[in-house]
Amino acid sequence: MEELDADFFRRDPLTCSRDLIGCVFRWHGCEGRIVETEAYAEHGDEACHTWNRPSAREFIARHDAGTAYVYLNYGVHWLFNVVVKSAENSGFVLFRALEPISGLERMRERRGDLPLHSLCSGPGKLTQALDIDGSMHGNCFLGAENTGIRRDSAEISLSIGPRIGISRAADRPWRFGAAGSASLSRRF
DNA sequence: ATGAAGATCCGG
DNA sequence: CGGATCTTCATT
Repeated sequence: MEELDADFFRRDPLTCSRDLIGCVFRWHGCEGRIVETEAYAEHGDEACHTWNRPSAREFIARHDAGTAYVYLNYGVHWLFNVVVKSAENSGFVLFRALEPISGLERMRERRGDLPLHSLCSGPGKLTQALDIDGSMHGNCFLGAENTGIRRDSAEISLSIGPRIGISRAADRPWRFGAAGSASLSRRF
């Protein structure tokens, strides 16, 4: 199927987040279908890091669309985002959940001997399962030998709802998911 | 220097 | 429901 390139991420954060649902993310021998994402907008979004972090604005300015933005949350969990850049609005897509497809053994080595749908059903869980950490921050991972994202023909019906775990701008329906997937971080 | 808040997860 | 544990930023 079709491999995503940087142009895919040269659209607004909502469009990118929505269109990623159903795509397949591959990372060093592991693959998972993207079943949950959230959009964060550089401008006008109080929940986005750019709202109160100069370093986040700087990061967008200095990196191309499609670059990985990885940071540690609560001093515990790495969260994986992709930079989005467009004329309307730039920002990030947060990867919140995957449905594991291959590399399950490696995921279980890192996550423990868990059921399939518990391996990547949350933003911190999926980075642990794939062994993603801060060393990937700033990487262009699209279309590489061991990493990338491809479209897939699987039919997905979309769920949309408010973002999770934030206090500001919590009402915006900027969370996207594959309806009914057992690998969601939470039900819609 | 110091403190507070934060896009989470797990166990009790 | 609370604690773990660290980065970023603002304030002293």
